[in-house]
Amino acid sequence: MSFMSLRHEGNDMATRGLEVGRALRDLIATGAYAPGSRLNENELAIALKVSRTPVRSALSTLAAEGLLVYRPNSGYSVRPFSSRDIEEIYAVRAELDGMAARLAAFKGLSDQQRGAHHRLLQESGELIAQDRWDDDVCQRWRQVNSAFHAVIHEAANNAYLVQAIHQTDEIPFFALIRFKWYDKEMLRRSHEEHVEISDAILNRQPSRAESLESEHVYRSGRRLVANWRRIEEQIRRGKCFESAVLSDAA
Amino acid sequence: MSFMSLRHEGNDMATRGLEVGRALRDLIATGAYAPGSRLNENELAIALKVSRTPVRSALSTLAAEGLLVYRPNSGYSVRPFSSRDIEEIYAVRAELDGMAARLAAFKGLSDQQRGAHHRLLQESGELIAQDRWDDDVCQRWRQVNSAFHAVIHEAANNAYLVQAIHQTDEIPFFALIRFKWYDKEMLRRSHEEHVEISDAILNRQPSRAESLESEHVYRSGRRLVANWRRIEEQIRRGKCFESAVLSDAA
DNA sequence: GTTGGCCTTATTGTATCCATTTTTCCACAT
DNA sequence: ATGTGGAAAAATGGATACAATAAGGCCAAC
Repeated sequence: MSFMSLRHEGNDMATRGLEVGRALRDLIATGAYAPGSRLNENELAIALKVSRTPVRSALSTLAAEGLLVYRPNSGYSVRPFSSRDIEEIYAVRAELDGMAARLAAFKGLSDQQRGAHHRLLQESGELIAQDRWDDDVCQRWRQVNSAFHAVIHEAANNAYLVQAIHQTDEIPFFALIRFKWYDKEMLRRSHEEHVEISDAILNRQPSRAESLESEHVYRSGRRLVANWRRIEEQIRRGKCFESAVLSDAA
Repeated sequence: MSFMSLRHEGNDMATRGLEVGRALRDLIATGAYAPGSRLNENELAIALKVSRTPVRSALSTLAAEGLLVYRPNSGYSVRPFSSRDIEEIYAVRAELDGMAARLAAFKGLSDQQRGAHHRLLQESGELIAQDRWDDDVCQRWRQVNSAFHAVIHEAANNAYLVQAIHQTDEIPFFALIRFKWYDKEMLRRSHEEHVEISDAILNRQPSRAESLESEHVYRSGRRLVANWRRIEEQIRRGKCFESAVLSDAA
């Protein structure tokens, strides 16, 4: 039987369910499925070389996380989102990240966190200093940016705050991944804001850290919303989702 | 075949999965399973008169929501939580509810919302005015309290804010449900705080509404944490979870 | 008497099967 | 030509069968 051989083909992992979940999340995040499109369980099962059971399990998890929407007897589809969604998300994020910065400044950073903090700030500075501006640099910047904020979240030392932040992180990431680059000016300002935030946290100024971080997130949100509105406009003019995104990003 | 008869026994609902999810949530919320206890899929399937498939689906959803924890090859168990968890949750809630109150005061209430607002405040006042203090009154107060805050959340008009609040609402509810009563003084103060908050929102004072609401939630959290610490202390002295809770609540 | 290892048992994880529902598409009538 | 009805196809929802892993108990050896 062919299906037996599949199970022993690549690995000997105990449970493939989690693996499938990650794979699905990647598929969606990287844009293999456009927002609103329906996910065929059979198709996914075949693509991932497992049966429908673990696929369905993963789908229900992703739906609970808000990445997918579920309609009884109609299955799962990628959650569509509008610039309105992004606006609302960033309003919440500004509050939550502000809180994280406040707590981080109040509680102080561990030596390890301070080390990571400095390293990331320096790398970020190097990235915007150089003239190259290709996909690699762009992706690297995204990583550094995420890591910078992650240190603050961690330093806030509140698991539920982190959870709430992660919850609201999926969709913006989802939207950002479709832009191939950022403009340099935007990143330079972002870096400067990071430096200021860092200063406030390291000098233990909670309320200054909070307002700076909050403003920083809010501004990022404004930029993303503006870009996304342009994409929506193109879609309204008849372009399909993918081509609208690509033409704006390329 | 007996299993066939079961499926046609009670209802003709299209999908039982959602139904099962709600039933499970109720079972956990009402304390049929203590925190930390493992959930046997077979047992649940038999109790709910369905096969393991919808049960597993519901379990994975509840796990994604944070009500259960999942360990590969060990299944699902009710998420244990400590007074530390409650502290962290209420810190986040103070921020989120404060934000909701700020937005509600900024955007203003619709006529319908204003009506519900007044009605709930009045009912809350009547509840604390009377001398009866049994389970019914207590449960009614919980409902009124929830509804009062729900109006504010709704008025904030931000779906992701509401989502984040709901996320952090499960565990406190979970903890509160185990107390059979509140002391009267605590509720009287709570009601007075509600009146003040209401005043700030209706008079369109965003920052006052925010700080009042934030303080209100923070105080509620302190009270719940204090009570929960007493329960933890009893458990540490050897009592099992249930008896510790009951002795404190009765 | 205690401890370590093995074997049985119970429970989870995955695959497949069947019923029900939705969707699609084509024929037919207006 | 277009809209509607209905039948066929496909996809989801749920049940069961089987495999794999973990848990617990029992026996033996020290």
